[in-house]
Amino acid sequence: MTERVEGDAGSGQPAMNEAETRRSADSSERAYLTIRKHLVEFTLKPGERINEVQLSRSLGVSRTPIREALNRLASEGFVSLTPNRGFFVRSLSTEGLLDLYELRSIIECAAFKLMCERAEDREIDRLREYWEAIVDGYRDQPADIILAEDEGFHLLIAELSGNPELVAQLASINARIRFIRRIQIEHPSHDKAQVTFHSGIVAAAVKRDAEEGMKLLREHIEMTVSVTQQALKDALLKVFAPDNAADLKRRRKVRDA
Amino acid sequence: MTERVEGDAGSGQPAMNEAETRRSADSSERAYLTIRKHLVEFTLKPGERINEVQLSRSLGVSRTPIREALNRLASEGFVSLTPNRGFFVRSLSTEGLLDLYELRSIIECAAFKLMCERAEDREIDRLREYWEAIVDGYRDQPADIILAEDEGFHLLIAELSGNPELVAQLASINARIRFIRRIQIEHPSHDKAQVTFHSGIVAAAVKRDAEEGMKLLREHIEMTVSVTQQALKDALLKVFAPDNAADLKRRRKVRDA
DNA sequence: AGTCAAGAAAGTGTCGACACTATTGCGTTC
DNA sequence: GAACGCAATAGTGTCGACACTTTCTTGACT
Repeated sequence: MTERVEGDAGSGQPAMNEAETRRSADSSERAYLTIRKHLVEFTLKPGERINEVQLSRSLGVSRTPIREALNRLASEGFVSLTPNRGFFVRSLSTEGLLDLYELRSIIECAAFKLMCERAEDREIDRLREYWEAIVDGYRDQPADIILAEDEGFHLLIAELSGNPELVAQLASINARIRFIRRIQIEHPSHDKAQVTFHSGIVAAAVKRDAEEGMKLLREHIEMTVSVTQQALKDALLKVFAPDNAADLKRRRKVRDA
Repeated sequence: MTERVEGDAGSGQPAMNEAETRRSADSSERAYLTIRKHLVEFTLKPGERINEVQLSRSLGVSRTPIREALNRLASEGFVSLTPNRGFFVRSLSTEGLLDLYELRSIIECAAFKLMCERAEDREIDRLREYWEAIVDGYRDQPADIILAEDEGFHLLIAELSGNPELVAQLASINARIRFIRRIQIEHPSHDKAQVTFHSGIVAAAVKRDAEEGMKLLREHIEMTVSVTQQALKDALLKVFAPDNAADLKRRRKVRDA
C-alpha cells in the first residue's frame, strides 16, 4: 500500500489529482487505512467531529468511499455515528482502554488453553520456531517491527487454538489498541522483560501447561496495562497541547454521543 | 455491532450497551435491519451472491444505504465482500457455529466471574429480580419472547461484569446465532431444563460462586450446541430443498470468499 | 448589553448516472 | 464436439448533485 502520510489534516490545498487516469485499488480500502492511521496517530483527535468533505478533499476521492470507510470504523469501535450530525472520533478513555485490555486477556487466555488441549505437536513447534526466529535482536528493532512481531506471536497462539473466531476477535482488538501499544513501546518505561515473557510462554506451550501459560499471560497483560496508562496520559497531554485544555473539556461533552 | 433486540419484546429491558452508537430510523438503518432479517431467516441463502440493485429496488431506496448496511453486516461477519464481485451471504457451517458457541462460552464465563468479583449486592439483586419477573410462564411464551428474555438475562450478566466491551461482544455474537437459537427453541428437542439452569445461575450469582456459575454456563452451552447441530442440519435441508442439492455443492466453492 | 429569531452557511443523507470489471452467451477454430 | 476467444450483458465502485438538517451569523427587540 502506498503511504501518503502527509498529515495535512487541514483545509489548505485540495489534493491535486494528477492521477485522474486510473483508479487502481479500492478507494474505500485506501480511505479506510488512511483514516485509521490518522486515528491511531491522533492526527484526528479524540472527541473531534469528522468532516467528510474535508477528508474527501484531502484524500482526493469523493465522499462515498470515505463514508464506507467510516462505517467500517464505526463497526470496529474507532468512531461513533450520530444521525444527521456525523462521525466523531471515539476517545479511548483510560477506563475504556482497561476494558479492552481485559477483553484481550480473556481471549488470549482462552486461546492458550485451547491450544494446549488441541494443537498438534508440530503446531506447537511452529510457535517455538516463530519465536526463535525473532528472538535475536528482538529488542533492537524499531517499534513498529517489535509490535508486528509481538502481534504475530499472539495471533499464532489464537490460530493454534483452532477457532477462527478467536483469531478475528484478537485481530480486531489489536487494531484498536495498536496505537497505544506503539506509544508504550517507545515510552521510556518500556518493559524489558518481554523476551523472558515470550520464552516463558513458549516453554509453557511445549509442556502444554495451560495454567502456567495463562498465569503468565494475565500477569503480563496486567503489567502492560499499568505501564500503558501513564503512557496514554502523556500522549493525550501531548495531543491536546496545554493551551487548549478548555477546548478538551468542551469536547468531552460530545464524546461517545 | 450496534445491537438491539428488535421487537423490544415487552420485557422491561435493562439498558444495554451504553457504549454503542445509536442510529435513528433512516433508510440505512432500515436497510440494515431488513437485510439482517433476510439473512437470519434464510430468505437470503448461505453462499448466495447479493444483488445490490435488486435489493435496492425491493426496499425502495437507492444503492447507497444498501451498501452502508452491507458494509456493516460485513464487519459483523454476516456477509463477506470480494472486491469487484460484491457481497456474499456467509454460510455458517456447522463448524463455524461451533466456533461461535465456543467464543460465547468464553465471554459468558468471563463475564460471570467478573460479575461475582465486582458487582454490588444490589446489582446481583437486579439479576435475581429480572429472572423472577419472567420465570412464571417462561416456557409458555412464543419462541421470539423466550429468546429475547434469555438474551436479556445473559446480557445483564455481561453488564454487571462492568466491562462494556463484553456486553458489545456478547450482543454481536447473539445477533449472529439468533437465527439458529430460534430454530432450536422451536425444535422438538428443545431443552426443558432452561428454567432449572437459569435458577441455578442466579443462585450461584447470589452466593458469588464463580466456579459453580461457570460450570453451569459451560455445561449449558455445551448441551445447547449438541442439540443445535441437529436443528441446524434440519433447517439447512429445508432451505436447500432436496432437488437442488447440486446447486448447494456448487455454491460451496464460493462461500467465505 | 443581552436574548432571541431569522437567514446564511456548512454538513450530512440519499439519489441517479457513469466508468470499469466480471460474467454470460455466441460464434469460430481446431 | 470441445476449447477458445469475443461481444453483449449484468453488476459493482465511485462520482457529483441536491434536499434536508444542524450550526453559525447577524441584527432587531427588550
